[in-house]
Amino acid sequence: MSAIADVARLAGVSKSTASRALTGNGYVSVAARARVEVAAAEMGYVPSGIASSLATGLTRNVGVVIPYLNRWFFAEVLEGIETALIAAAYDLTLYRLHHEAARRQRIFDYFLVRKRVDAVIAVGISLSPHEVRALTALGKPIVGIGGDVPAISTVSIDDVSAAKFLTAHLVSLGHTRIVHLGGDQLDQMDFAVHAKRLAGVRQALAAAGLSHPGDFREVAYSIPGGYAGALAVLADPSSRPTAIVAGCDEIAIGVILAARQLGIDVPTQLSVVGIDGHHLAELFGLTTLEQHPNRQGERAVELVLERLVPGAGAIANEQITMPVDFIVRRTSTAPPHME
Amino acid sequence: MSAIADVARLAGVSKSTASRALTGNGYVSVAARARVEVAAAEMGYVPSGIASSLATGLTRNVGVVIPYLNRWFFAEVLEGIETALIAAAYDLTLYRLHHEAARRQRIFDYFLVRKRVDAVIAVGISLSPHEVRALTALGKPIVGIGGDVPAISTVSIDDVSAAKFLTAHLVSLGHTRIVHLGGDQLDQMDFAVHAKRLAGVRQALAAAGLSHPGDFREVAYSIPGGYAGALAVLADPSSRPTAIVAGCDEIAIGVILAARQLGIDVPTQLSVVGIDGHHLAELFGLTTLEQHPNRQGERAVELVLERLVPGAGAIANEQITMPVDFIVRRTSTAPPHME
DNA sequence: TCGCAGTGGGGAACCGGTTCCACTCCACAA
DNA sequence: TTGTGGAGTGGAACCGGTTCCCCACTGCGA
Repeated sequence: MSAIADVARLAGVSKSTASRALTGNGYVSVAARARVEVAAAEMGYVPSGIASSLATGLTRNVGVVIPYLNRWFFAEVLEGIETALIAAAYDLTLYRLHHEAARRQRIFDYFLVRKRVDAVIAVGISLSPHEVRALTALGKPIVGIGGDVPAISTVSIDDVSAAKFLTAHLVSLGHTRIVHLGGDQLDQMDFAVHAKRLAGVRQALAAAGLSHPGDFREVAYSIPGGYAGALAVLADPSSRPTAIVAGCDEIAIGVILAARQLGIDVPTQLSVVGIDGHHLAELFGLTTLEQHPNRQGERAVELVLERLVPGAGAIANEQITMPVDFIVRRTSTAPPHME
Repeated sequence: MSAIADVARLAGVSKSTASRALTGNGYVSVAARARVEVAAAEMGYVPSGIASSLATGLTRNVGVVIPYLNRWFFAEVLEGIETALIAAAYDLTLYRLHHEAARRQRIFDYFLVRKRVDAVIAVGISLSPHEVRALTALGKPIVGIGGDVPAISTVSIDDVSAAKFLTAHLVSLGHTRIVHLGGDQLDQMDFAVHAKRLAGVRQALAAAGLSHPGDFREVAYSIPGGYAGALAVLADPSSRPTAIVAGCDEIAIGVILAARQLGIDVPTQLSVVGIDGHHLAELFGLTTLEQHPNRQGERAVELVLERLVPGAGAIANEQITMPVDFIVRRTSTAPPHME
């Protein structure tokens, strides 16, 4: 209700001086500033963000486009983004991207364009060239998380290397029959992460001369997905692998549960490694590569904010690769002796 | 860049007519409307939500205050809220409430008040009277999810009845030594949900004449929490309960894992029931009470939107109790015969 | 023929801030 | 003494829509 004009009147100054006193821009005498501050406090004055946005063209609001809220990686990333934005006094407007093309289109054409956000962070989404153009045409910073796209700035881990490293770890332990349980190769979410991880596994296998058919099985990216996939892969004792590289920790946990179910001991009869650093990894003693999604979210916010500081013209796009931590626990060891 | 004034010029009408044509308010001839629409399409005109908000006083934006993003219940609720808001063409601004008092205060005093939102949905938060006053003073609808607070509208399940029902289920199967593994009784998050569930368990035990010391153990609200708690509770075979009522499905799953670890068969030696309807419940064959958090989120949005329609003056607060579904799976059965 | 209601549309005020511009002091240097 | 420049301030324009108010025109009933 009470506008800055009321504050100005109470303080006995003009609107302009009141604004300058409260924002800190421009010259104001200490006396005038004090009077304005007292008046504002007295009236419980709260500036209208909307009006301020209209006048300055800055919304102090960042749009986050994300496909899932209830998956570990995405929830962690979102938490990191939120923490970093709040610390910088920015709001976060959430847009969940649906698979359905029409609703997806709507997010881009309707919501994001309406000048309600200063920048956009896209999490785990392969943006189409059309979508990238639509966003860059707005002149707003846009940062992707989960993969690298040349046209925009991105934050991600090196998925190929990660999978390669884990596979090499198993190879170095002596495993020769290694199977990868990973996600849908055609999934357009996720910057083709699934395909990259498979490629990493295959590179490591090829380097060790261990390439073989049946080195990959597609499963749902979840504990039940890993469970179901492992039941199938481990069913036949004669052809059973001695180690499994899971596409993510949840798949790995599903594998461990399935192995228990089948009476296969982990790790003496089966080694399992994952990628993520999921909260449950420790409980299951899972060897994994931690990727700290919340740090990725925070880093993405840094990139955005750098590009939002007034003076700094256009900053070139950056493709940032985040470090990972290899945590060896109890699920990976040497394979059993040949029977 | 292109404002409505440009559209009006191109269409050869005044700003007012262009606005009327595009918003549908007021009289516009079909010819004028058509010309405006063509001009807008041609210029790729997108209205500035900010300017529109300033003029109308409506932001088409709802603030959601939530303490966790990476917990199942909260992620599900958020997904339901998001879906319902997008469908109604509303934006969703996310505020994560930190435990830390200062940051919590900041959310309320700084972010929520700045006229950026039309309404607030608070998920799993016991609002202090001061906070409720601060919000209602804004004259904005405010709806809580996860508990009932007389001063505001709320959506929740009946936690006391839920816990009572599950306990009675175990009693009816013949169990006499039942233990509840639940959350921190003093947790101010969550509308004292933990305390309500314990109360429900105790009511059922008392009704069956089965009250006994050691009927409750506090654990972290997670799979590792349930695991650790169960290891302790199940350690001594002589005093071991025959059934456990878990405060949530994740605790229940932790209990199942701990039982397996200890060589205790579920359900022949130990029955376990949960509350939630977690994604993993099916994989573990868990008997549970599904509470459909996404529906709670959607319902909360309905309450908010009802209170936001222009004509409808003040609508009285409502305390809505959502139905739950009892799903009997494989983890609950009769207790073993006395040895 | 006059009056009135209903359409249609333009001008201007308005939402609540920010900022440009012009102007006044006043100190200090030339 | 005049000039210069920076501090400090108020008035007014502006951001980009929406909406109030008023006027014009048409058609219809009295």
